[in-house]
Amino acid sequence: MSVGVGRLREDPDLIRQGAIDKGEDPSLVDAALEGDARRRTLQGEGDTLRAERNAASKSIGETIKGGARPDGPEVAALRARSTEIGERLTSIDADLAEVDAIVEDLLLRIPNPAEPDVPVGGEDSNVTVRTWGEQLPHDQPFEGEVGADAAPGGATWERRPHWDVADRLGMIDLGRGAKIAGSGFPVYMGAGSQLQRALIMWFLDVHTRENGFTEVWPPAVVNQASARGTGQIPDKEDQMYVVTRDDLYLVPTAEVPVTNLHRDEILEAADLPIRYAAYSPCFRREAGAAGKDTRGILRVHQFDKVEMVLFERPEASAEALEWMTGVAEDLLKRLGLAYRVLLMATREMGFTQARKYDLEVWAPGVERWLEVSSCSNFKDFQARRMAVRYRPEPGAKPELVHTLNGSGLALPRIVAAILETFQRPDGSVDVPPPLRPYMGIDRIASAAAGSSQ
RNA sequence: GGAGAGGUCGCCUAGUGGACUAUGGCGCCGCACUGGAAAUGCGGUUCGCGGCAACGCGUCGAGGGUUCGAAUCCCUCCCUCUCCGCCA
Repeated sequence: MSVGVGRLREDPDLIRQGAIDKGEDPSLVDAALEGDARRRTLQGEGDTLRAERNAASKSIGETIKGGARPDGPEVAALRARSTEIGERLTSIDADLAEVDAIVEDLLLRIPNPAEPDVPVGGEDSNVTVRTWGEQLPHDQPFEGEVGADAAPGGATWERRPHWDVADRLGMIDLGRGAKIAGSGFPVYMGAGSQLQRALIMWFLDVHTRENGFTEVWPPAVVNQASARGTGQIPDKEDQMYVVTRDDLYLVPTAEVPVTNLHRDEILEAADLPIRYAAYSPCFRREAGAAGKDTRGILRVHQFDKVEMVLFERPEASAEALEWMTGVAEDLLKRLGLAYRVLLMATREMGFTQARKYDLEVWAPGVERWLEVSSCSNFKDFQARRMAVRYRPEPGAKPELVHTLNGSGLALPRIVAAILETFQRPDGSVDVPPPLRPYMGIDRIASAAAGSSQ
């Protein structure tokens, strides 16, 4: 794998401005270019010396074959010449290795510039592209369904937050999760567990049956090369759990193993686009996130997600991002969850993305928008790191592919939105119609035995 | 985890220090022949870096080492296969 300096040399100003827009250090670009110039000089010198040494060594062989004594003066002179070149080469190679390592490190820290029409700025600069569905209020007129929690006087009822609903229905046990693993490792039980399973299966079935995705069930750990390939290293290294004993990383998203499927490969143009849909558990340390949006299952260390990963021809990637975002939106529509689509501003984007849409669902219990999907075009940024190329025509030179990925979808906040959107005054929760065949029930109405504390 | 056998260009394969400038076949691309095709023949066909180019350099799982010179010898690691052990 080689990160490559090509994108810098093509248009350094673009890369520099891209770094500034994302709040990163633009001087890395100049340092990398400077290092690269020195690297090329050294390589030129080294290559020339190597050519001389190759010729000298070859002539030794020919001289001996020609009848000269291997230990004679003629051969000794050639040998000395070759040795001398070798010594100079050793010195140059050492310098080259040093410069290479420096440039490589710099390149890994230069972010992918955003596309020109992406708004520059932070959270306030995000643009709401569209919204769908009704943004239900927290309070709602009581509709006459009488249950244990019926509002007095029948005036209004209040939607409970999802953690309350989940607890009452015995679906999620945070306390026992904390006991057996730690805070942020929820245990799903009874209908909660069934709902997880139903969501995962339905998502995968829609992707594979309706949208042409190939299903992938990847490893839950990856090696360092994979983590580097998709850009988690060095940018998000602190986010990942590390199995130090075996030098493995717990996957923060299926994006990492699935995108790396084609690392160091040359794909045929006829095989593109490649569309993968993969379920995986996702592990995130969320260091420093304590106290913010962490109530219930909104931010946890282990969650479940179905991820979409695309390999596209460069000219098709922009349209593919719109398509993939639409696929994720369609899932939300069919679940009946109100959502909005945001075009993320430069500083809200990750290190690796050129364009990113976030999908947020409305959670009426807590009256907040919750991010459930992030759909991004990486263009050739990941492909360059991973050396994923394709042949535009048979026999043509390989070119970098474009990679994209998007959640389709992440589970915890979908569960939260379902529990808050479809809860009823009597405390039960309607199962969204697409999930009913998978759950075998239309409504979640009571706690499973032994699940309350 | 232990013992053994392996890893060469998309696939198969030859290669045990200098003629390796890495064989040969399959596949693929081009050309010829054909009404068109098949068959056949001829040529091409790893990938990367540097260079306007000619060309040069690197690349035989990865990284070190020995040597004037390494696909070839040595060391470490990774992976695959077989047998044993363990095991959902």
